[in-house]
Amino acid sequence: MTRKKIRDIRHEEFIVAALEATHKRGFHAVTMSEIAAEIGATAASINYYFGSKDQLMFETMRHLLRILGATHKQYLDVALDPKDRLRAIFDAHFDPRFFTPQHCSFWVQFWSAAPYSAHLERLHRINQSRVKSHFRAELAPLVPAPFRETMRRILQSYLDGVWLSVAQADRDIDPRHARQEARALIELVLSAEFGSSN
Amino acid sequence: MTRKKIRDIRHEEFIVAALEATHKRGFHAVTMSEIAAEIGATAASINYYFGSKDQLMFETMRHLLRILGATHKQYLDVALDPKDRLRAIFDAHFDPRFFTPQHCSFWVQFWSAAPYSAHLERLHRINQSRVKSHFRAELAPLVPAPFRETMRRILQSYLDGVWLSVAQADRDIDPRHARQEARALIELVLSAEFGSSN
DNA sequence: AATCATTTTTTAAATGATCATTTAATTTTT
DNA sequence: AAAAATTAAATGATCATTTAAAAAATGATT
Repeated sequence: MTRKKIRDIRHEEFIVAALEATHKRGFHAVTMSEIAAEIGATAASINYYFGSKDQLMFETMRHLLRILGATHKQYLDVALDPKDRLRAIFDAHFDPRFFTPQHCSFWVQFWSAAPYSAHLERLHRINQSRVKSHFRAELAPLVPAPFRETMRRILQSYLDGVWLSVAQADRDIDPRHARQEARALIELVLSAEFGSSN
Repeated sequence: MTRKKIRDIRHEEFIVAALEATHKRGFHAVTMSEIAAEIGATAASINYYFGSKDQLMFETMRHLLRILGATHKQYLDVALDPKDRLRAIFDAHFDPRFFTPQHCSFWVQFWSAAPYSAHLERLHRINQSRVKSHFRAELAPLVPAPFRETMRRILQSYLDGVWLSVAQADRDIDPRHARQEARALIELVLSAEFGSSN
């Protein structure tokens, strides 16, 4: 029934291995052998399945983007009102699956490597504009147009900044706490008096 | 009078060259030759003056930390009240000298490389706790203790997130605009009703 | 000013290490 | 037996760093 082809199994295994090895050694420093060793394989087999190291890193990043998008959808599906929908963006980013030093550090290294690789940059742009347009859509019913972009940038920069700090943490960080703080910021943003400019 | 020793001149030149070449090619990808070529010199001379590539990168980062600290002090000196002092942190980080893709991308790459180098990590920790304690000190007269750490983390994450976005911008970004938005966020944070929990 | 020895600065070329990738052969699965 | 998966070893390229020599600056002595 659910018989998976070896090809698919290896794909998954190597992506997990890439995440783990990259977190240990760093995006650029990590070698093919180190990644392969994570699952008791050989550098050559990575090329057999992925063609190159760059391609493996690319696929790994794409995998993270996919599950982030899927997680976001799950939270959106149970959102009851506009505020819930706005929270869903943070809830997805702060899901226990992502909110680990391992994932966040891969993400930060991706951010820093993206400008120097056409492939990675494309992925990055796609994700950035996806998140941007979600923020815009969810803020639309909550914040008057003249203030919306400022509030969006505040929220989005905050979001990135939190991941950055998790990437540099040595200990695991509590996702619930991160969500609480995100909610505090959302309340702040929505309670702003938009009547007069500051 | 102001006769500088060649050693000091080269130090400065190579640090500027490292910033420029790193921005062009990336922290890890950039080679000694590329850095040296920025000022028409040779890779070997970098080792003559700095000892190694790592050391050059370290010194370059230390240089950025120094001028950031000095700039912050300048703004503090003209601050009139607690709110001004809080703004000074953002004004320093958003000073035209730092608020360029070139500088911010070097920072982001430093952030992402720090966990994998004992030297860089030490620098990074020193700076992080410097900024953290400044935020704490400036928030003390403005925000009641129970909310202070949350507000600090919000502001600090925002700060990092903004630099991250500048690092990825292709065009230059207006520092005045960044300061305006930072002020909007500060107003938001200070206008929060701390009487009851949200 | 001019010479020359000494020190400082710079470089070209050599060295050596590290890796991603390729190849050709072997093992495992179908 | 054929195809797929895996590997050990070879290849080739890239670099940081070292070395030894050359070039430039310095400064003391005529």
